[in-house]
Amino acid sequence: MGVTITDVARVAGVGRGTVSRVLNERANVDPRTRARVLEAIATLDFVPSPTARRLSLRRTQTIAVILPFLTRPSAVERLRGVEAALVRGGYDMIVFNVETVERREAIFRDLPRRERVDGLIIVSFSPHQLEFERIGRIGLPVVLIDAHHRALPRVVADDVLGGRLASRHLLALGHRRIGFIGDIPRIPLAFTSSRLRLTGVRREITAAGLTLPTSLVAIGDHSPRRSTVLATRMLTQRLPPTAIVCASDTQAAGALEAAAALGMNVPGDLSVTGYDDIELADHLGLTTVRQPLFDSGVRAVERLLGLIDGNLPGPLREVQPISLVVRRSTAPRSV
Amino acid sequence: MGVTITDVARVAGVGRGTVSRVLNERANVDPRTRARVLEAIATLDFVPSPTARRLSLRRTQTIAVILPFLTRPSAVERLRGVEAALVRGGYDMIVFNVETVERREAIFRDLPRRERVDGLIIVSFSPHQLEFERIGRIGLPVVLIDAHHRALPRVVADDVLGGRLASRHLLALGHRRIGFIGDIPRIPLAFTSSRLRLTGVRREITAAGLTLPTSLVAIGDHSPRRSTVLATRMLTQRLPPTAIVCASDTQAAGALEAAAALGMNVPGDLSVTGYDDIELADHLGLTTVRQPLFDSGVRAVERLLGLIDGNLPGPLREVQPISLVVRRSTAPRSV
DNA sequence: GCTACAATTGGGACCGGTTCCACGAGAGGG
DNA sequence: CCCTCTCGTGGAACCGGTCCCAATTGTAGC
Repeated sequence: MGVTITDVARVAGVGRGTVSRVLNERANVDPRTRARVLEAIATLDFVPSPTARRLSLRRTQTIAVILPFLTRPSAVERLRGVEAALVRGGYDMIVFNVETVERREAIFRDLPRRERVDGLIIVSFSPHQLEFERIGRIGLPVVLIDAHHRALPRVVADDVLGGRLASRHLLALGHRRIGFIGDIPRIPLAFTSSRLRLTGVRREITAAGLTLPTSLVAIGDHSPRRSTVLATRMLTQRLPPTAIVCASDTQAAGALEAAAALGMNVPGDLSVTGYDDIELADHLGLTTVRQPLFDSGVRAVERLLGLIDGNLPGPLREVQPISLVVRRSTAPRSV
Repeated sequence: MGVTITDVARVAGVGRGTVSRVLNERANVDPRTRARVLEAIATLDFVPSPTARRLSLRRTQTIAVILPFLTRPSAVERLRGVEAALVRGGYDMIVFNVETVERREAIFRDLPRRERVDGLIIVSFSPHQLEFERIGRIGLPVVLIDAHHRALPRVVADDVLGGRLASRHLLALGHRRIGFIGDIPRIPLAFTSSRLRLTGVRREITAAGLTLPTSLVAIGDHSPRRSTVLATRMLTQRLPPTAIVCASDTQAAGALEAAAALGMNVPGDLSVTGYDDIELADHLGLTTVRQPLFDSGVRAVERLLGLIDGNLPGPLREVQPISLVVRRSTAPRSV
């Protein structure tokens, strides 16, 4: 333990600089010298200290991921993608889970000032002006996933389109009263995707010459439990919907639960769509809008590493493809 | 950017050592000197470089978490606990997600590039002898969660007891043919909890003077999808069970799905229990064995930080309490 | 055989902290 | 009044790498 580059240099009978050159695979090293150095490294079982390397290079080989609600399967799936891509790139990942406003503020207060990460990935919430400036001031490369900011590179899907796809499908099946259940954009953690999906639904319904009354729009938090409550309320009102578009698979699961508890048959009496296409959707046979979650993490990392290496950012907004996956939770409106 | 301790020293008109003493709140600093230094720090907006600090102190203020299958809700919940506790302790967390044997090997191979973490938390799989030796050789403090090793500190729950609790409950409800669905301990990633739960079930059933025939034990991977297949097979055989104990809530969800597809009523025709008490269990109304997932992460961190600070490890094996949560997926056997 | 130039190489300076040692000043005791 | 002893302090050495410059060696050209 504690074998340093100096030890290697001594054993190999060369200077420290030469060992460093061998380690970093620089040119201009005599093959025989290189061989001796490599042998010494092997003999001593030498591993370079990343910390010393960092100090010297002023690079940490680490990136930070900030994401809200590690509990959400969709967030976790994105994290998996980030992790997998970072491993390939030789970077470490440190994770910050944000569940409160205080924590969010604390992270942004501390993180940027320290040169402890080379880059930042923010998942599913949009930095506000202050945070943006703070990041900009220290010149920390950032990529957003599933979040928006005019001036920052980001990997997103077209949530408005997603809302349209889901409702178009239901309209095509003959549904005329379509409800929507989404999660509230808690102001301080402003998520936007749910709101955008609602916009898509509304546009599509309007385009079909119909309307989306407020009685058919319910907003709560992300939990299936809350969604069950909202769906139950919506389904027991005077003019209930024959189909419900949900802003996530998790919430769709809650809606299915509500329908079952009310003795309604899905898709006979009620059609339900989700969003994300997480494993649960497959399991529940949920018709849903698929977006590439894992891949969004991979792409974000690729772009971030590019930025770190000083490549041109390219188009700031990278839009990932989405598609409708039809399963057995939707059917033509029963007459 | 780039304000160093030397700048602070210059502005305050003191030596670098003195600044360091102020930063680390050492005694033996004249109050007036301290005030001047603090003022200089504020003026310059100085933040010490963690990297330099690490190199000097030979401490990284970072711990690594290795866990398999970030997709599993129970693993994620544990991770949340770890993250929350580390934040409180002022440590960073780097995450390694293991989904293949190659990755597992790679992680343990690279680990000796030590100095990059001060400690290690391994979740849900037990290090084999080679890994144990490797960790020991570099003197890296380790705590296991939901995993076993004679010589390593660990935070576990009594899985055998958990299996007993679930089956005892079902036996008390009059069930006599009880099945079990668990996930296979894939040899290279040997998870043990599922196997131990099966042991508990078997013991309890045996203690009741009954037997657990092999036709009522099904082992697959962790996915609900696979579990649905297994449950369907089990339920359509000649002598089907009237109750099924599952090794996780996820698998229980799969079993419920199978029952629904077969037109069976839960809990009328079939009782089902899960394990973990994740959010899904609440949502599905699943009777399950609750174990403190979040808290297991918190406790592991507390113990690990203690080890890092050189405290005595105390009893190696810390057992967390578990309890049966009865919901609506279990009922007395219908006659 | 001598010069010019390229290829290698050694080692000092540096990254930004912490620690330890030695030194000076002020206080207390004889 | 002088001698200790303590307290506060400056600064060198160190942590373990990288980088750059200068020196040395080797080689080709004339």
